[in-house]
Amino acid sequence: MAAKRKSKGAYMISAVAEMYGIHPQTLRLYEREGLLKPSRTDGNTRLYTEEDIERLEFILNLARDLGVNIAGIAIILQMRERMEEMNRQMQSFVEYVRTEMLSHIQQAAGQNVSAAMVPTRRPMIVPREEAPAGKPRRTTKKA
Amino acid sequence: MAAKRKSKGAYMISAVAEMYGIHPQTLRLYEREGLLKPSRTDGNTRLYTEEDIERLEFILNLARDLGVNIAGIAIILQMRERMEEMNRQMQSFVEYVRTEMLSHIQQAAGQNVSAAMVPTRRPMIVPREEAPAGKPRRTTKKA
DNA sequence: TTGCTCCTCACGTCACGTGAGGTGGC
DNA sequence: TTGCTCCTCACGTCACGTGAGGTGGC
Repeated sequence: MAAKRKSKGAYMISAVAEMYGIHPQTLRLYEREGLLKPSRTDGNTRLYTEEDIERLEFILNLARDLGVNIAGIAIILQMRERMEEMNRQMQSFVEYVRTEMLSHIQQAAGQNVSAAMVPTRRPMIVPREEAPAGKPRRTTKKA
Repeated sequence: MAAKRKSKGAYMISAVAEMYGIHPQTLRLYEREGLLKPSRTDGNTRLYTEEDIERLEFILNLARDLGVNIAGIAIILQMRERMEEMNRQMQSFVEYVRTEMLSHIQQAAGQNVSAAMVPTRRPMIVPREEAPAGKPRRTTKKA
């Protein structure tokens, strides 16, 4: 029996392929095209971490369910990262306002401004992990 | 001579096709696939406004230069709109902080808090209209 | 009439996914 | 040895873009 799983949460290519019903060559293709970057063992065998697999699920959703080609997936992955970065900045700015600004106001006023000052119509954006809906294009025959 | 341009900034299909070196059928294809929604004359002729054309340029950049397929373009257009919406919310929140919060602080303190209160590491995100870089895939032969 | 428009149908090309074939290390 | 891994090359299928062919209105 060959080791399909290496240490905690690192899978070899055939295990990942089997888990998602895809051809190992497809995983190699996605790597060659820059969508995935699994680490390697000393013997040059690919190791897919949980993070790689989460990324793969996102890719497969786009490729199989939504019919997006590789060029599109690459761009969508970049945009996703940019949106996540925007959200982080947003969060940090809101946090800054909540702590720094409010404390200044409270110090200046000397008493309870508190909750009434926090904007009620929350401008926060909660990240949606899933890609937006679209017309399904291609369904891999392999069940 | 047939009217290729109708009133201010509305173009008929052949004019748009010629402007961008694409086949009129391609424009009809993009419409059928939901990427473009030009208005129509009473006689059912498509009319492309400046807004449609700006959108077309974005689409062509993705399709021709970056090799994204139609399914991918549809999703990228949706993500672009979501990012623009996020930016608007960000802007409005920042504006809210600048006006409401600072005035509260100034009122409470009674004097100059002013510019020193505005966060220096700007958390603002400036919208980038262009799609992120990617490997060019397909170049239409037609010069 | 001319030159556009509309539409549908069909074809060539290319990307994507898969398979085969041969290698090497645990 | 077995069963995996690595790699490259090749093929089938399908989406995309284009073209043809026929219609109708300014």
